[in-house]
Amino acid sequence: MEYDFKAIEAKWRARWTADGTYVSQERNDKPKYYVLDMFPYPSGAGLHVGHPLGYIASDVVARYKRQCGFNVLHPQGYDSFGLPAEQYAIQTGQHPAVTTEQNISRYRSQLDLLGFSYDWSREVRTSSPNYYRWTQWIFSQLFGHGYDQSADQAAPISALTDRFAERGNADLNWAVGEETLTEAGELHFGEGFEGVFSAQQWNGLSEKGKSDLLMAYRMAYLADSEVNWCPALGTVLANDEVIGGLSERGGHPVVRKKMRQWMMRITAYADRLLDGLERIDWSDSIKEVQRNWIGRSTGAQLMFNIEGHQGLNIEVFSTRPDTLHGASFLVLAPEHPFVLDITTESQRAEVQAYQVETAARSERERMAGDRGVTGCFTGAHAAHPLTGDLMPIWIADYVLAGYGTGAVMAVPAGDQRDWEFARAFGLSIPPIFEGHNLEEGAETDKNAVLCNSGDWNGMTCHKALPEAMAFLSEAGLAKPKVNHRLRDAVFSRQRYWGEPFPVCYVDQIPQLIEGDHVLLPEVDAYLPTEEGEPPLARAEKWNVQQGDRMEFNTMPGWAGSSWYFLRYMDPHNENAFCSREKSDHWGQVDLYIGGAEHGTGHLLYSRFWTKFLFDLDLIGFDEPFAKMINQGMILGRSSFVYRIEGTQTFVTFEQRKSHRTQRLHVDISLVQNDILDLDGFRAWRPEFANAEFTLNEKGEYRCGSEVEKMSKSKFNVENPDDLVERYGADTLRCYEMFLGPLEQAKPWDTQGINGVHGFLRKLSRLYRGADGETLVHDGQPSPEGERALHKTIKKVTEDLDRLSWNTVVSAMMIGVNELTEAKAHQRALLQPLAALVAPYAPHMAEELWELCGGSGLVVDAPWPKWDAEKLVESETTYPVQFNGKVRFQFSVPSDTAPADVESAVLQDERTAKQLQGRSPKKIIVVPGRIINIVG
RNA sequence: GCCCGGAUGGUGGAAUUGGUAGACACGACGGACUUAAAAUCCGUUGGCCCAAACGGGCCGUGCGGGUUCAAGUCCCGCUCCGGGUACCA
Repeated sequence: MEYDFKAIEAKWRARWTADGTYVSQERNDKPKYYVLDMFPYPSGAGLHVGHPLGYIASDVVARYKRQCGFNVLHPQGYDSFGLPAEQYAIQTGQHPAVTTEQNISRYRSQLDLLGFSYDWSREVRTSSPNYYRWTQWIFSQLFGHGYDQSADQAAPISALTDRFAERGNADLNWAVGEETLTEAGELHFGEGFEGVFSAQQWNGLSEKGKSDLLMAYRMAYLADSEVNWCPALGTVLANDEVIGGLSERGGHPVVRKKMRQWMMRITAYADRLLDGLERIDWSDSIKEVQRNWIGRSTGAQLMFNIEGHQGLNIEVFSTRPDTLHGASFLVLAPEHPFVLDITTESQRAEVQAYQVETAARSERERMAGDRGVTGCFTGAHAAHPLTGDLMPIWIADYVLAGYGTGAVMAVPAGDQRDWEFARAFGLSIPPIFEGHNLEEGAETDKNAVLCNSGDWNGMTCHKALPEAMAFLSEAGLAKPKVNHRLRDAVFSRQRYWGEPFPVCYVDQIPQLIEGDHVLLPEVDAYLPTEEGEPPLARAEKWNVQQGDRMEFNTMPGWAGSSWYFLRYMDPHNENAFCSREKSDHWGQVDLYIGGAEHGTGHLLYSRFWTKFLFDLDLIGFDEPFAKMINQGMILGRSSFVYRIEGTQTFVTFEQRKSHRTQRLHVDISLVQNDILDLDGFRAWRPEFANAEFTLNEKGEYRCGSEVEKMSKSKFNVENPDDLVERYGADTLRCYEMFLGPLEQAKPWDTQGINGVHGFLRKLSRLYRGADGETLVHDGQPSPEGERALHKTIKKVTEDLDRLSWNTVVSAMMIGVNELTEAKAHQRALLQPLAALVAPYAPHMAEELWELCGGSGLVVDAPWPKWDAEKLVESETTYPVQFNGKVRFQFSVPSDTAPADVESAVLQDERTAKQLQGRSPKKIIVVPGRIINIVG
């Protein structure tokens, strides 16, 4: 066999393993390059062809950089804590660790088949005790720190307690929990303990009191807060795990519930997470997703006095104080604490009914339901801060309690929701924009010109906004305010298969367990206890430590994945999560490749933890991933058969419309080039055993097809193992890269794989004849052969540098076609060629390298360089355009000066023919490119 | 609604700074080899038109305008598709 890929691939994989080829070490004689894949969750289904796409791309880069002389770090591991293994455990009693182990070995064997250059000696698993002890350690650091906003970095809680003991909390500027702030922004730490407290007060607090107070400052803290509770999963979920009111995993309904949970104060980092985006090379769409998720908006906090309620003021957040003259009413969230205080007797019943109604509507119903405008008048009025006019105060569920102050000033002329609300309830809509028709809706363009707005009349909103801000601040009517949509993240899960917290409770006070490593205990069942405690409460002996109750919650899936890229740098360190020496050596991830679905989860949390560890001076960089590429999803191509209704007769695709047919998915393994294997189909399922077929003119049964998501139920899953078996790993690697731009979603179509396989065979035939005889010789290469090689080196190198994986394959194909044409069997050409194809087809490249007598392994072969002189052609052929249309080709010696090209082309008889006697008005010669004659 | 992408032959896609649109493949069609099939090799393949042929012309990158010697690429205005997100004040 001329290209025995099975033998070749097995041979070189064994060699790489035996030699430890891909084990990487810190070294200072070469620049480093860290290329990382998002590590997989090892699911029971194994890999389909979509999974390796990103892995192949990163492997190509890892190999390319290595040949270019970089010291490459290219590790892989498993995100092995998580829900599916636990759900499976609940159903079968199988310990999640066992399932996980099985899934990991399946993944590993599938990955190994593809010839990746991973350094497996650095493998990490988030569920391994050697790994999660450091996840726990980072948690304890988060617990032990808060955020000093003056220094704009994390600072130890001990600094805070020292300060409290000396001078209380005067002039303190630390990030503090929202639940600690009153409506007016005052601190409130419990009964009789508000605002500024003295050292004496602090020192007089009980241990429990101190612990509770400090929770308001810790980066990891316990709080009673509204959380997303998923009854079906029996656990809380973070905001990013809830999509449209349903759980991301499983699609179960999620409700709001008040619970005491561990939280992460990611909000302290909101601005730095936003600013950091400017310094990283990520796609605009992911950056935009993060910006929106953080949702920074700047505006003003305005105060409205409530008529007849001395000293009771409603704070309102507005990004548009320039439209203040148009404010005609206030709207509070139904849950706003003042609602019942201000509601008049006559409105009380109606208001309470509305509150009940709102509370009963789940988030999901609100989302799915009608967008009808609802609301209710409280009977109270507030005074307009500029005019003193009375403005009615309403409540409505379009105002959210959790954002801003939970109250808005309605400017119906300038906000569409306010406009609709005013329309629905007949409230006044003061006109404040010149030339705007209020019948049509609100004016939201900031270029609109204001009227009826006092000093701001005639200004555009753009101009009036800063004026309004300055005026209102000066007058003491408003203060500048920045709001974020970002909320602190829930960090507790009521599940078994996760990191246990290194925390126990002593007299209700949470204490870190230091010294002992808290291991995940064995339990008799993976369900909550009868008292509703999480599964860990079942672990007798474990559930009480040091005489006190353990924390029964576990950490969420994103805990382990927030820092795994650091552990690869120093995977076996027993004294630290990663030594500073190692993290300084490897630094940021230079290239991160993975799906775009983690925009608001993993990618935000790992940035947060990185910044935190940077603040603690434990690592030297505060963004984890310098450059990221998000690969697109590979879609499946489903095949269909058409059954005449009520029969077992199947008609071919061409005739499907001449009968009443049902379209049924058919397993794509039974279909080759849209033609169905009839016997295979009959044998596929018992109900098709007696199937009859109506064939087309060629006597074939043609199937229909459609591109859709790959899934088992659609029988369109392409398994990489089968393709490796049929074509070899090198073919699969090249083909996945050849499909199209990495970032684009694209359909999987196995038909094209033949072409790529053919390319590799053709490549092989340059080196070895049909009978296996070596064709490589030491003759002098022809100029054509040299030009073909150097052209290919140039194109491949440039395309790899701009990460254009797909065009590299085309370039290699063109190169091989041209070299074949030039009968290029000279060692001087074929040896660099083997080095050139090595990143894409590493197994074959080793074989060909060896055949050429290359020294060592091709993995370490220096990247070939192109020689510009070899590319120079003696003649340049210009396309000659007349008025922009190409009319003929014109060749001149390549060193002809543009002016000489011009005069030469004008003397050409074809030019005269085109001009038909006219004289050219203008001639443009773009050297080496094109000639355009205007005339 | 808002934000981010995208639209190029029968299909996947290429065209990197405005410079020959359709590279490279797939598929299809025709041919060679073969008892046959597979494999391999050769040729044709955006549409329309003129020509017996050699050749030649016109149109063409979602739609409509514009800038330019020259536009898939830049500008203005739309349409459709994909993804994200949502009563965020």
